[in-house]
Amino acid sequence: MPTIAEVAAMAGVSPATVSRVINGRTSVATPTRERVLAAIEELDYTPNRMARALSLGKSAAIYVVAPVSDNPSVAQRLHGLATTLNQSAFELILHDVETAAQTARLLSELATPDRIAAVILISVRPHSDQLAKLAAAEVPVVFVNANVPGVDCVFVDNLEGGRLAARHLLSIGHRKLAFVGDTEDSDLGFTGSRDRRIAFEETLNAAGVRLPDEFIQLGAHQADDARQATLELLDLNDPPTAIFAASDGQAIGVLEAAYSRELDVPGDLSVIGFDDISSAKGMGLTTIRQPLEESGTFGARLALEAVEHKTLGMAMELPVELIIRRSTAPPNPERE
Amino acid sequence: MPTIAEVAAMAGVSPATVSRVINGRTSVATPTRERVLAAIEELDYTPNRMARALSLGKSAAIYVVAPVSDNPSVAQRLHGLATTLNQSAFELILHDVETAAQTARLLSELATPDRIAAVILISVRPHSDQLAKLAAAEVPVVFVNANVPGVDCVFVDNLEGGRLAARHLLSIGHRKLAFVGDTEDSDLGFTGSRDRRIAFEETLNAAGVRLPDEFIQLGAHQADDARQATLELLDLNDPPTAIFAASDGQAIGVLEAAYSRELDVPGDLSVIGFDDISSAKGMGLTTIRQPLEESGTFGARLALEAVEHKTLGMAMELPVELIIRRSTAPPNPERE
DNA sequence: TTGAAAGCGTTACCAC
DNA sequence: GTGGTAACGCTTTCAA
Repeated sequence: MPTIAEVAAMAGVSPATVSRVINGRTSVATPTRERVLAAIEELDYTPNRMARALSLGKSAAIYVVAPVSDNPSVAQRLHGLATTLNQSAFELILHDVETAAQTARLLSELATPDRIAAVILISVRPHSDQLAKLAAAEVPVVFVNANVPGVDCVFVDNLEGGRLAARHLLSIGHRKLAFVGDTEDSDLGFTGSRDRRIAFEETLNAAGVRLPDEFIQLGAHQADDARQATLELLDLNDPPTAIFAASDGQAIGVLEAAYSRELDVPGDLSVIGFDDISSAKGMGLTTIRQPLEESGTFGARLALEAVEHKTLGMAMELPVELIIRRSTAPPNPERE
Repeated sequence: MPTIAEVAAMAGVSPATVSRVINGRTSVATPTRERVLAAIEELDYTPNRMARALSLGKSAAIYVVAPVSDNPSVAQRLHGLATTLNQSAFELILHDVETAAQTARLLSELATPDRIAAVILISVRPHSDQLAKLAAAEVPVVFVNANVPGVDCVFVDNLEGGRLAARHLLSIGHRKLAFVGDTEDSDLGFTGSRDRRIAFEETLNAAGVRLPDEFIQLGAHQADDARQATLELLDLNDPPTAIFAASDGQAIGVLEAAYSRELDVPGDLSVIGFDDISSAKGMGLTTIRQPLEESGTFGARLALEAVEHKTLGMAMELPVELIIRRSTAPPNPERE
């Protein structure tokens, strides 16, 4: 692999000059520049990023922390992120996390700008003391799918999403509604599930409908726990006629459970999810859509902005929208 | 951020000695080692990876190339990969590709061991001249979901998968079967779809069933094109009673199309997919399962092996399995 | 067992 | 405009 010195030798200039034409910082005489460019072309030279980072004291890598498997929606966000970052001069270093503790350990290790330009957290919200460490190191942090005041983030109004779900179900006549979501400690600090439930419940209450404790089922692992939770709901003496799942990943588990009990959806049970992951269409799942891929795109842009222009604290709210498909319908009179 | 020099100063030794204790290469006297360790602890020192890579002439980053959005299955493979790599000393640099041309350009740029330790390609199969370049640079390459002779790879027997699908459909009585898959040029060089179709067709033929040309629909974009393709199939004078989709992502499109025509699945149309992505359960999709997450795990292990022990050319075949759910059933007599 | 010093490929400061 | 050179943080001979 050719180095800057070889290019310099070939062009008959000093390495410093080659560096200048590469980075276009100071002015270089046109004929000189052309000779250098020719040499670069000839040798098929590409600057070594490590050496560059070392010399500059700045990395050109953006660290992305995400629970990749946790939820299909994360992959879509990641796609938006990766597509944008791949077009930039920055590399995307991916770290897949499963627990909040993992995230904590991880963040404390990489909190230095000479190793990493920025960190983007997808659907993860670490405790504020870890954030403080990153802030102290002046590493820009951006959250995708979390609203943290004073920090760059892109998020949706989960409360509004919860309301939309409640109103839809209420409007088609349901009065026995249940919620299946994340446990507070399983969710990597991510508060979306909780917010959705709160707004859901408030909207029900405002309509004079109660959300009894036994109709609130929280679990850690998306589809699997949701299936289990749903089975418990269905086994109640007076089971719900509709279920709001905090994510489409969980809605998948709800559907599985319903089908395993040979229930018809939406005949016997209406199901509404949250996210509108790509497979939601094929499942015919009614859901609250949020722009998934875009959230990644914007997250990447915010990070790039922050790295290049030191702009910080931008908050970006994306819209939520009710998408009605085949999994919700008025309740079966027999089951009311 | 502390450097090796500061640790050395604190421990009252030379940087060389600190380096030795970090890397455990040469012997260091126990008391010395302990002083160094204490200093490292005290200063909360972590070696700078860039500097290390530069000095060593070897990178500790593994490049992963994958069409993240293309297919939900890719995300699951990526998860296995990331989990394994994150536990190793290697960083995972993610590059999301959408076209074969992108992949080609990319690969030619990173073909040097001082910048990247290995490259793992998920569901992508570049032309052999690009591989040659990587091979020449002695960068280990591993394929996940592609079978390339002489190169590390983990794959499944797509032919067997195609056979399983055909036999299942045949065994429950279908005689009018269609195939929805990838176009040859859209598929990033990935030959899975083609292989599945070939074996599917051969198995049908062996049973005396023809797969007419108009029953073979190929498209580029997973669910969207598959939906369109299915609509065309359904509009035929004598439409198929069962569809084999080359991937679950495409099966989602097939289901959508069927529902949009108000057809009952499996009453009016049986659908079988390939992959068993996590949402397949919720969709009740009959499918040919392949170990997705494991493919990533093994891919990562092969890469690590190759980097550390120079072992090359390992081929790893994972099993396929028919998973019967609710989307397939004997054909409706009226439609036969 | 340990230290001094050169070198990895780049950038940036200071002269010319 | 351009070249020389120190510096970035680490590893690794070569001596001691």
